[in-house]
Amino acid sequence: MTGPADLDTVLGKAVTILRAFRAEDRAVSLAELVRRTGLHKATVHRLSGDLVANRLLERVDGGYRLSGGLFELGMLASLERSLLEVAMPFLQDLYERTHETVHLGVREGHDVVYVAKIGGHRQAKAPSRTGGRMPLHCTAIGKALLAYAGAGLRREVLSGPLERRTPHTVVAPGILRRQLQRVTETGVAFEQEESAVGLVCVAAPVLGRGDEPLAAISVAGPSHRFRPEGHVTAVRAAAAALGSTLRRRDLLR
Amino acid sequence: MTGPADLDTVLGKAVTILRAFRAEDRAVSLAELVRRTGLHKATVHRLSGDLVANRLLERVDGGYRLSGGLFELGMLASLERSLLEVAMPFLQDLYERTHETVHLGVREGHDVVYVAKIGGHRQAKAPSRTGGRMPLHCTAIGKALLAYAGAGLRREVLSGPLERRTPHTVVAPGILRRQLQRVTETGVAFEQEESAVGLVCVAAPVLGRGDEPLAAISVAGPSHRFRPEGHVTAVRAAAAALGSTLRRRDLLR
DNA sequence: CACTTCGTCTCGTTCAGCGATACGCTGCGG
DNA sequence: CCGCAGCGTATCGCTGAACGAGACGAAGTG
Repeated sequence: MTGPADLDTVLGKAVTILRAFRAEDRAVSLAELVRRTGLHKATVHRLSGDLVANRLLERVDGGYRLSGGLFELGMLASLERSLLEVAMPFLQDLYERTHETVHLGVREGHDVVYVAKIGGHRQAKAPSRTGGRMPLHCTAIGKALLAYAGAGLRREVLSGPLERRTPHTVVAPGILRRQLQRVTETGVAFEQEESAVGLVCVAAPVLGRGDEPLAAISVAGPSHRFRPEGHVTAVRAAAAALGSTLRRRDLLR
Repeated sequence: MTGPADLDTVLGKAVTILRAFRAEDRAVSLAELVRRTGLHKATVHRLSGDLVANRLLERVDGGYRLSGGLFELGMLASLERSLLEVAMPFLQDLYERTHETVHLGVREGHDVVYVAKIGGHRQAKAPSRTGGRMPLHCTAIGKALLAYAGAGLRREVLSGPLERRTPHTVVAPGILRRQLQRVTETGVAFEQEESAVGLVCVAAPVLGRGDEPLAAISVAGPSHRFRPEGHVTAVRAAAAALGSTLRRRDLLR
């Protein structure tokens, strides 16, 4: 549920066009953009031209695609960037200890946004992407963030509809609440194929000075061989170390 | 030298405002944005409001900062994303073998744009940033890209002014040309404190099907202890492995 | 207190953006 | 071979969104 941009302004329409792109597509045709955005054909045509001129979009054979200029801009976003810079060494350590897919995520609304994802050749094929979103309630990172967040947010999420992603997604508020309770007791959150079939995960929150966790770190692997319990200590240690570093450097939300 | 956006359109001005942000600043005030962009105060004020409404900008105490929404958009940029996804395991391997800062970069104009930078706790403090730019002629990655690029580009760069970044930057076209020649013979490029004092580096090109290299990989470290010659084999192997994977999957420019 | 700097807001003008419409091209089915 | 549909592109008046000069209060500074 990404907020609806203001369609009465040029800027809003431009952003709408940009957001119409999805991770899976290489190039999107004009007609397809018209379909996805609901904007007038002539408008999309003209604005796309402007976006190309401003290096946010590129022309390719099949239509348009988001350009490297946008990538450059995005990597300037301050919070994500500073978090990533500080966190990277800790994520590397964690990867070396586990050799499984390591995630760093922050909360945005009722979603987790992945700020980093690192993995090796034998990594589980997870739906997560750096810069991608997943609902809080069905991921280990999300649960870690939720468990340590304010009661208000927790109530919001628990009372809202809990989208089912797989047969294992926890959609019963009561069960989820108990799981979250357990997270605060143990300091780690688990996910058992709740966001994607075949994927299990363990996460720990990165706590700052404020009430809300700054981020969360997770280790994920394929369910057929990966035992998340085995990595509890490593994840917790990584998150704690990152947290104390962030607190020392005073990088608050 | 980032291309000048069209200032006669709303979109151009908006992008100009976004590009006015630099990596080092947490928050930028309205007045500062006015100074940097040269736009009218009222215009910046209004457009900033629109940008906030569209989640590309955030209000913070000290003014504005680029928001997480922009980060999300940027990570959708197709070329960078697909390259990153395929490359990550190889970069991880390289990091584990060297435990030094590993870069992945692509060419854009006469610059290299870093698509990834991974490093541990003892990493050299380099000016490079994921999403950041450096001139081709003063970095190992840049030289690797340049040496294997078309003769036209090489001539362009060699004939243009070679910006001096440190006392060690190679600014003589003749010397640089000979270095590039050597790169094609050995398959690796070196940098000896040419982009930043205290930083040395070795890089290898990632070759695709086409004429131009798709990217380049480098390992960097602090000059006082890091011997780039010791990592020639590792870098070359990583770049070759990534190249053949990309060729197999047919991810062209 | 005088002066500057900053953020915000107003307002009349005007031109950039709007969308209906048209056109040429391509591919496809009849 | 023709007809049609879908696509990208171009045209063109109309209109309201964006423009920038300027006013204003708040806060800081000497």
